[in-house]
Amino acid sequence: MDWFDVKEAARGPEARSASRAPSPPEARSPEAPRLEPGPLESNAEALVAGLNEAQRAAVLHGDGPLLIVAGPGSGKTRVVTSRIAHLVLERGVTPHEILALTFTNKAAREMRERVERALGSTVGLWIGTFHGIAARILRREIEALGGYTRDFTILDTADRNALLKQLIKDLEYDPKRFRPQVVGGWISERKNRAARGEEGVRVVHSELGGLEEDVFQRVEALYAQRLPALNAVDFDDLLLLVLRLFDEHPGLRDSYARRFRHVLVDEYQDTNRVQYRIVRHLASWHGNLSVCGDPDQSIYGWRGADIRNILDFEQDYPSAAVVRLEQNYRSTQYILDAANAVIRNNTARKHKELFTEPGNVGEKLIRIECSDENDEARAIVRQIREFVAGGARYAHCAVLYRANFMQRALESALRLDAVPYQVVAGLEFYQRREIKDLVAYLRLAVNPADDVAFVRAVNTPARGVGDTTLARLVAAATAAGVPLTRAIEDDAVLAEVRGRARSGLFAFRTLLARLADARELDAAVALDVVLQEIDQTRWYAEMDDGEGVQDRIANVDELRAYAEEYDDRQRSTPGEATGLRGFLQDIALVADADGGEESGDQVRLMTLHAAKGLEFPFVALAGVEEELLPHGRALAEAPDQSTVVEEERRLFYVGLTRAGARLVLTHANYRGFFGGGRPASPSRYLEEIPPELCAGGGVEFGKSRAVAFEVEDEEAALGAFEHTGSKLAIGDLVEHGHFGRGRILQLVGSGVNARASVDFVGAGTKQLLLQYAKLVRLGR
DNA sequence: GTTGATAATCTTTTT
DNA sequence: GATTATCAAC
Repeated sequence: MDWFDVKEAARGPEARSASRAPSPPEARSPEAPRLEPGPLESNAEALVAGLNEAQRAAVLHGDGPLLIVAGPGSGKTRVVTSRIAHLVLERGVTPHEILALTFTNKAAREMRERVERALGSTVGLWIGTFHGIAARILRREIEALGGYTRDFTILDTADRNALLKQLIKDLEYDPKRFRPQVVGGWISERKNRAARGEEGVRVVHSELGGLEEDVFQRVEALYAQRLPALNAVDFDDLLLLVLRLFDEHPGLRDSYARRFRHVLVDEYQDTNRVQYRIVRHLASWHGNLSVCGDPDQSIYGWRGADIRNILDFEQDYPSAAVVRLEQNYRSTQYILDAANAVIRNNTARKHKELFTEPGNVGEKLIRIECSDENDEARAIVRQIREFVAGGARYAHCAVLYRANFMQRALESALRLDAVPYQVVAGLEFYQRREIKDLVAYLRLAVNPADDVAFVRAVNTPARGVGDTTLARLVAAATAAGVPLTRAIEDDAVLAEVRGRARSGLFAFRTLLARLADARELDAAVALDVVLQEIDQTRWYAEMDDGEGVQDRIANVDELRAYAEEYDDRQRSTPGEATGLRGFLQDIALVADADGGEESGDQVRLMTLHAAKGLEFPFVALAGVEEELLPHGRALAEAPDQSTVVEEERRLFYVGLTRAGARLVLTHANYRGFFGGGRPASPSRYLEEIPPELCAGGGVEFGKSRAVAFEVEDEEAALGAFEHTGSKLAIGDLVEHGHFGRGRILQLVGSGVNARASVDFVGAGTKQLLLQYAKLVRLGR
């Protein structure tokens, strides 16, 4: 079977899609839709060239359990795609008998696109994220569990935290002390542990020293009781309820296990115990379970991912075929050497050594030391320009960072230099206020029990319903045991309210009644109803934060466009008309609305976590510093340091291996936050990269300024001592008679030449001769 | 009682 | 910097 030209695989997507493949053998199943094969995007034969005949057959179209352990850049997603195509075209498997599970929507989309290119269609195939597929299953079956209807709301993390905060207050605890986020994380972990059969295990959160466990448990109990009352599920429940469904209803379980003759799981190293058990159920009939993953890229331990799932696969499925794909088709040897050198320091792993084509040596890594985050951003922009000047496009470049707050400095430097960029899954679209407001109305239309949405919508735009009125409503609703939407239908309840609040509630009640008719409408039409019913002028006016409301209006338009697109997709997909409720459940699970769409020639900005599975010829890794990578908070919370140090190392490894040709690593000596900041030092992981792999054998400096960039210049610090009476260090907070307060970025020279560069609040960065500038040290 | 302005607070990663 | 708590003014 060689439908594909080996050499094409190496040439890039444009070249590949230009070719046409000869016809494959006729599909055997009578149910199989007639599929016109398109060119597979990449040559699966080439990717599995190192395998023997039996392994190759197992990977491409074999039955039974299969484990593919594949390093970064091995083309494993392409192999999985090829497998789907081979199953359909060669084994006569009908598309609707295949279930492919991924972790991110982006991965699912990519897989769908690739399969579409290979088969000409994805009709009938179930390709989606674990959570998306779980929502789909629950939409059909949740009523079997009792207490829920298919109109259930999916609470995202922000909603969950809002609810938890309310519950914490109801129990008369201080939400500042028991932060909803922390409590939520604790509950999440408990749920996950319960699925591992570890109910009795105490989860101790280091932030509180485990002293208030009973408080956590009380909130947890109340929360567990509230969710079904709201007809709502959180992200954990989505999976847990599917598991419960399969556990408690074997007949139903079997119907799914028989329906899917082949189950494929990508990024298996990131599965948690609940997902593990769901997959086991699904594979219980045919045992045709193919998983692929890379233990070295397991970066979701903090969210319950259990690396044992992949490490123990062969014990769980003793007849499993195991295939390793170690050749890397992405990166040059220097990059791979660096990645290998870093990951080698992890103990909890299976040995794996990446290799590339002989002769693909490439160029050395570029390591840049910068003074602060702005200097770092400028250095990265310079590197990008240089790379692009060499003939590459902006879209070939990515800037990766550990935490979202680092995005800002990078963005402003890119903007200043007019470099086009796109933030991938930054501030989530559906988290924006105007979107959440509109979605709250839609949620109420579908699920009147959704009190979280009610609270959000009732006074947006302002209807004169404040905290007191709301508290009264909640009390009445709780007493009657009904949702808030029912409580305001009761005239006796409204009789207690006077004035503006009263008329506001009446107006809201009428609005809800009209909205109730929208629940069976298409998403876009329902959205129009909401937009008609609310006082848009007022609503926009309230959100006007000086910048104008153009962005917000644009976002609303975008939501509407997305709703329309969803409706279109529904119409063209026979079988499951899900309408508005499907739309709402869908968007709760999608973080990046406009995301993914390769929108032109732009540099991509994203977190390291978001970068997994992607590749770019040019990658800049910002903030390779202690406290950031490994992250200080992760270390602080860890019951076991080495677990975190290793997981963060894997994160670094993921970052390194995204790069194809040029890899830039930067770190700053001072990292500013809002208002504050702190001195920073290079990451311990940076020292694990042999210096000879870096250009110039080591460090390059961020600024082209003539000033030397000694770190913590001892002499200069002494010089400063002479002039200020106290020893200064980089990062110190100082006061200047003229410029006010600032922070020391650099100390250079000694004696009368001792100079400091100080970043003043308001006045910017100044170079000062210490002899004259009478700096007063205020502290760090 | 509600609203709008000012002050405090917190910045890990995500389905 | 943006969200959220607090408080004076309607």
